[in-house]
Amino acid sequence: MSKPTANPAAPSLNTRRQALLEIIVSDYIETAAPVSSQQLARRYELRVSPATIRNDMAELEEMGYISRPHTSAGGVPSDPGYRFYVERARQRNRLPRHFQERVRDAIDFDEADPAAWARSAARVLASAVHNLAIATTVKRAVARVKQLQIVHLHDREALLVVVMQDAQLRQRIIHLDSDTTQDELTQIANRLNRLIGGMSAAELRTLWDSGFSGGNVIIATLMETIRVLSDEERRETRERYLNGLSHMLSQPEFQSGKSAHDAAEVLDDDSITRIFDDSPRPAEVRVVIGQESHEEHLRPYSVVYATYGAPDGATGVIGAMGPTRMDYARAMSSVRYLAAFLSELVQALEPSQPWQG
Amino acid sequence: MSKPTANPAAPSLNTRRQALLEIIVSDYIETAAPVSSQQLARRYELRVSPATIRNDMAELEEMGYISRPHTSAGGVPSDPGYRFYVERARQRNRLPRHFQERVRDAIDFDEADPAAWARSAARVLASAVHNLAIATTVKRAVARVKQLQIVHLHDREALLVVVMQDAQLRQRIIHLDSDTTQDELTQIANRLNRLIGGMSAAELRTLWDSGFSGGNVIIATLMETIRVLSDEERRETRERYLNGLSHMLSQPEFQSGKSAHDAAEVLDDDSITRIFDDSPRPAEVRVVIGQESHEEHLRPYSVVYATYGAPDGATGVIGAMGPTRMDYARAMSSVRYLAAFLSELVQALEPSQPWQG
DNA sequence: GATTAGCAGTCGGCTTGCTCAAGTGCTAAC
DNA sequence: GTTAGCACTTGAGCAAGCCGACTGCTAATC
Repeated sequence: MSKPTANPAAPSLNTRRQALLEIIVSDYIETAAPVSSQQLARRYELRVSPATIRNDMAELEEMGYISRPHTSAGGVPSDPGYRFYVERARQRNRLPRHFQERVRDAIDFDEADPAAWARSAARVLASAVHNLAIATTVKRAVARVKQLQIVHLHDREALLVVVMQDAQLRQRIIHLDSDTTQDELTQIANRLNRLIGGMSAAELRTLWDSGFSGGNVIIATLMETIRVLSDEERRETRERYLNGLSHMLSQPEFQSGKSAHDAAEVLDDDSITRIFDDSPRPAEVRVVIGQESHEEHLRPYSVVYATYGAPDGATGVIGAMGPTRMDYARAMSSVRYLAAFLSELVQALEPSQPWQG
Repeated sequence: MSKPTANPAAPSLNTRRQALLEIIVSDYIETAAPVSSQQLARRYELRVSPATIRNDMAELEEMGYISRPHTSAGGVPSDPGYRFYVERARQRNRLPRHFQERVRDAIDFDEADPAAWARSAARVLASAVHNLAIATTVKRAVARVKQLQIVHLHDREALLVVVMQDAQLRQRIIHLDSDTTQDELTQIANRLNRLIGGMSAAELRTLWDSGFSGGNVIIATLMETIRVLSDEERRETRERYLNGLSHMLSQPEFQSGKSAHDAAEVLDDDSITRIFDDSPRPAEVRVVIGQESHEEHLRPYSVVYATYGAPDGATGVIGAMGPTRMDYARAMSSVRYLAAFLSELVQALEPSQPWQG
């Protein structure tokens, strides 16, 4: 091929065929019907006849970008075709109308509740992309204790509340070995606060191994519990919030063929969360298209997602899921915007230094 | 009718027809296929011929307990038929095998996190009834503050954490009007703790109206924020956890006819939570069958639910949702057991007296 | 060599007509 | 009140046939 092609994903496509492929994908995304050469010639100013388009489409099929439901049918993008489209659309910004206002209306910073933010973000995203949206709460690679509090419940039970550096709360019941008053518990908490503030689970373990508790049973119990609570490795995955399943199910693929049951299984199963675990670096919007996914259950779908949060700090993931025929341009823009928006909120909760008393 | 009938819901049914109706409903629940007179005669020891059964079924249809999909088809229970069955089945205990062990394995008291309990409970219930399960967190009619904590974040922002009497946590960012150290914040928190511990939102308002803050801006801000956080009226409804949508969608009604999209709409919409708002008194298992529901979207489904929690204390709701042809006996038993189990956990978090320092 | 017109051929979707099995309603007998 | 027997209804399943949409191919044209 004499002309060098801009996109490495489409090494041997001349410019016209690249343009054609893009049109085919975007038309199919819009109409959900196999696109035929005649329609293409009619609806777009291609300056070539349907016959030429047919020749080009034969070539695109040969190269795996599109496929046909049956011999005498129009073209339908295959996963590589969508991939081509996605890489081309990365630069473009296609935020839905009034999306920014809707985001600002839905998400309230002062709530100070990352879970509530995630919930609202999922709702806004779902209605923007007309598909399922998922947002997780934030979680940091290395969690540090900020402050702890012990609340006496009754008899020999107390509630340990640990505030982590990213303003996350964790709690657990502790059983006391002797009757202890709230005042005593408060004193213990104050002492421990001075000592372990800013520590990670690993550092707590080191302290623990140095025989620090000195035989005091309550302190020993507390230390162990705090260590467990702050140990990210042991914690279950981030909490996830879903919204917009009905939007997704109203997509035409679910009227004919695609099984809603399989989609529901993706939710009951934890496929999406596992996809999210391999989170991209901030500001990157990742797109997993159909068969590209490592998750069996997710193969019939595409996921567009991004990490939000503070660099080297607490991060969460927000994304949209739908049939492979989804509006990638819109989804990528919306996810990018929301991730940036949530990042701002989360960063405002971060301490300005690693630790400050 | 000479013989008085036990059940007021079936005033003019003789004993044999009551028994027949019960068999029809339970057979249909099991097989999901219209039940015919022959099959009834064959599979159950009825000691009457199919012709007699047909006559009885004609009567049952006349009275609205069953209906027929078409002229020459077997009988299908209608909502009043299910209602009859449910009232008869109330007494019976039909816990799924090993259900109690599964519950105990799934729900960890020491987690001390009512949200985690609700999540696990929903999962267990869903797999037991093969349908969708919903559990909400607890919420009390009158919330009382137990203890508060103020954590300095950075510059002029701090995180206010309020522990409520039922061990629920609430949080909000507060903006300080001047640079304040963590020590100062801790002192303020300690002072306020002594003062407002055990107070409800209403009592806080009274205190506030008495001009208590004395012009101190931080205290004024805190008081107002605490009041908002503890005011149940303003809080959004209980948080809900769902599980088992795929179980529900694998029920035969969704293979043919029933729309998965409508079911998903029930989730995105908040119909179930609204049903739950009218919660039964503890220990009562409520069953809403199809058209009985006030919620438009819920009409094609049935919901079995119960309140759990402490009497006059924090309460939540747990329930199962499925097509009207659901295994009511099993669902009622499972819900009853889970509600009792969760109640124990929640009550263990309750203070033994209205307030204890 | 690329593009185009024309045309035969293919295929899915839809309708029609048919049969079959299941199950009822009715009537008359017990 | 119960039962046997029989005519009748209905949906499901299947095959045939038609229609429209669209392609692939060939030969002519730019």
